[in-house]
Amino acid sequence: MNNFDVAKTIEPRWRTLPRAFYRRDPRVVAPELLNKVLLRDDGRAGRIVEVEAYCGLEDPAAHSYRGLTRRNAVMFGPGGHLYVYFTYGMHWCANAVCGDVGNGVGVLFRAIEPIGNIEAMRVARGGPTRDRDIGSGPARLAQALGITGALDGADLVRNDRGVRIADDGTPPPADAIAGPRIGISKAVDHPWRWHVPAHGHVSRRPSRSAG
DNA sequence: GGTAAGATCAGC
DNA sequence: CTGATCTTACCA
Repeated sequence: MNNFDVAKTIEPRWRTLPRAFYRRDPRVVAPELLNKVLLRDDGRAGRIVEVEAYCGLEDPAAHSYRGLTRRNAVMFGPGGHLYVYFTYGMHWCANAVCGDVGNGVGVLFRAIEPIGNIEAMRVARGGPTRDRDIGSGPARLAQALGITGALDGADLVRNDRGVRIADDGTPPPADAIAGPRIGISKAVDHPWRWHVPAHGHVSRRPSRSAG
């Protein structure tokens, strides 16, 4: 059985996360998203192994910090939708919007472990790539899953655009690692990044202090 | 209208 | 470590 078959066979049993899951503080939702499955309707699927919380008006590193704009509008909507943004002139990245209308909070997907239709993801990534390079980074996983601005605002609960998040029965790790977020220049000290311990598919190894 | 920075990645 | 590449947001 190849990976595509795995997704086709098991997917129907997976339970799509309900709206209530998202309507909470992103610092609560983020660690609970670990080991959940982010998937497309073509069978492409990845287990979420690394996430970061962004906390709206109280978080200088969040896109929503300075209030509603055209780009971050989806973040200020109700939880359970996908917020997709374009950055560095070439990369798409995706978040699960959390909280309630007006909060502007969400969780950035930083790494997935490919588990379904892996060959389609490899192709989407542009050629021969090691499995660990398919989804180990926010822009990499978005490219692997075919997530672009066309999916900004997609409803992860209703699955209105072929993207959703499901629970396949794997619980979140009891010993998730928390630490500072990556690639930001403000609010760098908040430990709002979580990942599955000792997992080969996280975007970076935990940084050792220089000293 | 001009510009600096950006929730990144691939290749040296 | 650095270049790529362009949108966004902010200032004037």
